[in-house]
Parts: sequence; structure tokens; C-alpha cells
Amino acid sequence: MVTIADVASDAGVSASTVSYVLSGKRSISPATRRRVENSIRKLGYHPHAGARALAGSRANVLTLVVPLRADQNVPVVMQFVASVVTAARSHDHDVLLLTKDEGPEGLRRVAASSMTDALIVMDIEAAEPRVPVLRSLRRPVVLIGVPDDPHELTCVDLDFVAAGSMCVAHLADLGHRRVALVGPSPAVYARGTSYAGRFLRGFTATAEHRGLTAVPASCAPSYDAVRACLEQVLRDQPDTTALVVHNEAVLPAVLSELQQRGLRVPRDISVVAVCPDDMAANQAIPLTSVAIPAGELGRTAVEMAMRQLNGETHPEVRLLSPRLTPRASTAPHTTPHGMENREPAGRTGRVTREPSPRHDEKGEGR
Amino acid sequence: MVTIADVASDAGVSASTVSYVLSGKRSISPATRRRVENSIRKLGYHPHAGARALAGSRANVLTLVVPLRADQNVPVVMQFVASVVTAARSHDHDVLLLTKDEGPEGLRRVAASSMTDALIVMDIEAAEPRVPVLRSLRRPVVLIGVPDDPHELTCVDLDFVAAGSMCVAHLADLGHRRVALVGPSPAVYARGTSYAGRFLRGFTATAEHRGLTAVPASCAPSYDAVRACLEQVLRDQPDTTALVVHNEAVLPAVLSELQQRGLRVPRDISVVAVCPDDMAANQAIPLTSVAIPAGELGRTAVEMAMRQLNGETHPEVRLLSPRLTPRASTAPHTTPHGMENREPAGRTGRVTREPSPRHDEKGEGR
DNA sequence: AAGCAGAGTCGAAGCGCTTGAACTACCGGT
DNA sequence: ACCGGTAGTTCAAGCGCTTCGACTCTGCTT
Repeated sequence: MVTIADVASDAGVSASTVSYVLSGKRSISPATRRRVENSIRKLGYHPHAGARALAGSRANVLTLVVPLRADQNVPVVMQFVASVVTAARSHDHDVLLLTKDEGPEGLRRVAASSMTDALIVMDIEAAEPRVPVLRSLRRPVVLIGVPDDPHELTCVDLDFVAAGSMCVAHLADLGHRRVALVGPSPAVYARGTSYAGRFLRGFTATAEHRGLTAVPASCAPSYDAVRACLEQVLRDQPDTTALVVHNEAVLPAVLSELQQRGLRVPRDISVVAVCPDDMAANQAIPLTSVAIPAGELGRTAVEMAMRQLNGETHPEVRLLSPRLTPRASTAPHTTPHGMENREPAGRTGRVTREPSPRHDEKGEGR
Repeated sequence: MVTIADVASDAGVSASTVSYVLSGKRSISPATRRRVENSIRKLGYHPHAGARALAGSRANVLTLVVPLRADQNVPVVMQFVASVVTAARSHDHDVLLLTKDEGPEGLRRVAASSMTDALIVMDIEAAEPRVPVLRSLRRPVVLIGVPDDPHELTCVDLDFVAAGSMCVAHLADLGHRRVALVGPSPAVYARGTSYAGRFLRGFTATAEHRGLTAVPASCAPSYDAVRACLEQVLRDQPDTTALVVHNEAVLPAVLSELQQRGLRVPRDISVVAVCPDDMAANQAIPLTSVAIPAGELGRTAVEMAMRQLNGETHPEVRLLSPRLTPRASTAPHTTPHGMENREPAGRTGRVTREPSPRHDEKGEGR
């Protein structure tokens, strides 16, 4: 193994000089720097991570805690992981992957053994059981999601209340009067996953405010569950003219099932999805959607963690504003029999595919 | 921070005794062991990972290198990750996540800095550019996938040649004469990803052997690509009666597009998928499929790495036998106009849903 | 001419752990 | 009574790195 001493003697300097060249914490003459850098390259030197962590009390590792359940939105999780790893590397950190299953004890272990400098935790529940441990860790922590009491903790997430609201508002603007929500799996609600409740809140509040009837439903990630869910919604509320799907896992199944039942999108029923843009765009009918900016969230989480490591910031809750992109799956609603609706309003014919590339409701508040 | 010295003095023993209690490398009297363990619990001691790695030259970390491209089978990758992390933890190892983007240099860095004891590498190409580095690492390496020259390296994968073969055999048994393959993205073939070529080889060879016409196609992960792909296949070869889909990303899109074109599965066209079982079972029509046993592959990879760490084994290429589960998407083919086919054979009416829970073609050769 | 600041370099003291060698009891065999 | 062996424990030497304090030059200021 090539050590710092090898480099030092090859370059004709002391080990500490090599260290300073590497860290830049003291000034080094250009000539020395060049010699050292050459030796490093020549010998293929890579500092021993353990030794470095021991002496410097910095592991240059960041821990990402992910949910690995099947009822989770897998591709979205993957996007998070990808963006976190990439962002971390750009700050010269590596990523240790922990599963949610490890629970609070796993977090304590990883932090106490000094394997990691900071933690990023996904899949936050309202009454998140890991919060107390997280607070006690004495290490920067960023939650992706917002627990009931985020006191002292840094959080970042999409503003799901606004997202729910935005979906309803879009449909209300198109004249729809009765809207159903195909929400996340009952299991997700059951464990109080933070985003699910927040979205539902925005959805319901805006429906009430705009005078729409909102029918919330929940759908486990299986085709049968989708079938049952739609069956119930469409039987109980036959005049439902729009669907908001906040459940990536069943999105294709919902569309397939609608088609199966002879409902054409958007002619018979409008659909708004909450999912990553590429997923929305790649369905049989490009879907109007509120984007889940997994990449941006992941990157932001890493930035926030790094800033905390450098002592540059204090705990903060950051909510990214949602963005709705109209595509081909939503259309104005006109009453079949001229019943109880206000105005057919902006009825300007069939909506075209991908009318505008993007439609910002708000700036994203960096 | 609680150190081994704190524990030692609390328990009234020397630091080395504590170390030996932890590692079990020397005999310790029951009384001492108990005292030490109590102190450890009482003080909440966790060994410093860096110090341990430095002194013991074992990091207890295993590196997993994953592809993070969008054209990849995301849920499958996620299943791998999950099973690797879980298996690693059961061996008291943590998992460092590296992206394929880091290339050979990333591997070298991680290994040279002693952050990791062993590596597991996914998404192996036929002429895998990382192979030389991997061989030079002096650390256990397990490839998930098989490069052209696996010499000196440990590999584990599904036997994709057999899988391709099995799909065709199943359809041939049902009397189909012309079978199309919806394969992975052209990009996947372009970079020579090992499993894609191997599957195709099995597919083609068996088709030839059984006297079927095999039409291979490739399909990028977008709805438009699916549409174009099916359009071409069905236009050029209108008498295609079966489809093998070896591309999880577009599976729902393929089914949706078939429906769109008025083709009923399995009445008008049979479909065999190559994907995880849960995915196959959760489509509008449960799909006959060859399972991709991501969980088992991941676990096996970890076991193999651990065994190598303990010096218990030598390089080896292990191929798991595929398993085909007939579900509702394949049915016997009968000629519309009594044309050029041999025998309508085992025509026993419509195949029922999930006829048998599983149908082992072969043992899985542990 | 003396003094001083700053740039550039080095020496040495750890960081917390593992491990080979050495030590201490205590056992049974002779 | 002595020796050898073994189980249980301790000592001390690192593992490879960072960092504080000290040292040596220059090049200025006064």
C-alpha cells in the first residue's frame, strides 16, 4: 500500500507537507506542490480513508436512509438515490446506504462509529419515530419529508399541500365538479407518511374552497386493488369526471383499467398524475401532471447537509413549489345534460398534446 | 465520544480485553465478558470504524456499483440494491453505493483508500472496461452479469441463454410459429450489456432449433418507441402470434399498446415477459413470465463476496437456472386458415389464470 | 541595524483500535 | 517440589493520517 510517507520521501518533503498539499490548509510553494503532486500521481497514492477519519474526524461519507418496501414508489426512490450519490460525489463524499428497516438503532450505530459525517433520511412519517435519535446524533441531518415536529431539524420536500391544491384547481378551472383521488397505498396512510396526508389536505381544502366534490380513495400496489378502487369510485360516484392519481406504482394500471372500462381519457374522464415528468410523458396518453422533482430534492438535501457541515446554516424547512404541466389527459368538462354546473367556461375545444412545454405556477424559491 | 478505553476502565480491564471480547479472537472468562458487555451497553459504546479499519485492515464495508441510467430496468435494480444491503447487514457489513458513472477510476479510488473490503458490480458489459481494474484490485469482487472473459473473476447471474430458450420453447409447445422479441433498449445492446446478448442468443437458437421464425426487435424506454416497435413488427410480420418482452421498463406500455390496437391477450397474441414475478402478476392480465430473481442474485453475490473474504473460495461463474411461470397471457395457437403449421397439438381450450403456482424447469443449482 | 511579519516547511503528538508477545495464575503429571 | 501447559489477561507497538507549534528564511519597516 502506498502511504503518505512514500509520497513524502519520493517528493523529498515531510509527510505533513504532503498532507497540506492535499488539504490546502497551509500555503505551499508552487515548486513543492508540483513535486508532491507528481509523486502522488506517479505512485498512485490514495489516502487511507480510515486513517483520515481517525486523525481528522471527517469520514467524507454521507449516509442515505432509504425505504425499501414494495408499496413505495420505486422509480422515485431510485431517482433520489441517483441524485444524492451524484451530488455527494461532487462534494467529494461517498454514500453509505442504510435501509429504513435498520430503524433508530441503525442510525445510532452509523453515527456513533463515525462512519458518516451527515445523514439524509427519506420516507418521513408524521410522527416519525426516528426523530429523537436524529436530534441526538450531533451530526447534520436532512429529512426528505416533513414530520409533525421538525423543530431543530432540516427538512426539504415538495410542497405537497400546494400540489394537492394545484391538481384540484386545474380541474376546477376546466369545469370539473366531482373529482376522485387515487391516493397512495392504505399502508402508506396507515403509517402516517407525511407527504400522503399533506397532499390529501391540499386536495380536500381546495375542493371545498372551489365547491367541488372530492372523493378520496386509496389504492394498494396491485392490479386487483386498482380494479376494486376504480370500481368503487365509479359505482358510488358515477358522475366523477376527473381523477387525480397520486400513486406512481399504479399509474399504468389505472390507465389500463380505465380503458378496459371503456372510459376514454380525456374525453370521458380527465386524469392528473403526481409523478416524475418523464413518467407522465411516457404513457399512452401524455398525462397532465404535477412533477415530483426527485433530482432537485436529492441535490438540495445534499447541499443542505454540506452547508451544515461547514457550519454555514441552521435548521430550516424548505418546501419546493410544485409545478403543473398540462398535457393531453385533461380537458374541459361540459355537462352531458346541462345540470348543476356553473359555467362551461374556457371551453376552447380539445386540448392539444403538450400545449405548453411547462407552466410555472410560482417560482421555485431557491 | 466513548472509546474502548472508557469501556475498559469502566469494566476494570484493559483495552485489549475489550477488543477481544468484541472480536472473540481469544478466550475470555465468562465473568469478564459479562462485565465488559455491561459496560458497553451502559456507555453506549460503538467502535470507531476508521480506527478499526486502520488497525485491523478491515472496513466492514462492501461496495455496490449500480447503473443509474434511465434506460435501465429501475425496479429490478432497486430489488438488487435492497437484497444486497440486507444481506450485507446480516454479515455485519455496511454498503457503500457507487454509480457506474464513476468508472474504473472510482473503483480504484474506493479500493485503494481501503474504504471497502469487497465489491459487487452490476450492469456488466460483454467487453467490460472495468474488468482489468477489478482484477488488479486485490480485493474480492463479484460481478452480477458475465463479461466475455470472466477469467479470475467471480460472477453470478441468471442463465439468460436458458431464459431466452425457455420463453421460445414455451411458445413453441403452444403451437406458435412466429415469435417476436421486444428486447432492451438499443442503447443496452449498443454497449454490449451482457444479459441482453445472452438472452437473444438463447431466443434465436431455440427458435431455429424448433423451427420457429424469430423476429428480434429492440425498444427504447418511451411510449413512442413502443408504438413504433410494435407497429413495425406487426406490419412486417402480420402473422406474429406471440411476443416475448425482455424489457421491464416498457412492459405496461406494450400491453397498453396491444390493447390500443385491438389485439387481445392471449386470444390474438400471447405474451411472455422476462421480469420479476410480482411485476408479471400485477398487470391487467397476469403474465406468463420468466422470473428475474433479483433478490436471490443479490443475496448470492454477497455470500460469494463474504466467502472470498474468508478465503473460502475461488473465482467461479454461477448461473441460476431460470424458472417460467405460466399465467394467463399465453394460450395455444390455432391457425386461422389452416395454413402452414404442423399440429394444433395440445389445444385444450383457454388457459386458466395462474394454472399452477410455479413450474420448475430445472433445479436452481445452488 | 535591529526587529518583525509572513510564507514555507518540518517534527512529533496523538486519533482509537488490533494484535503479537509477554506475563500470571493455576492445573495436572511426574 | 518442580516443570510444562493452558486459559485469561495485559503491554506496547504500530496502523496512516492531521494538525499544532516551532523553526528557518526572506523582505520589510522603523
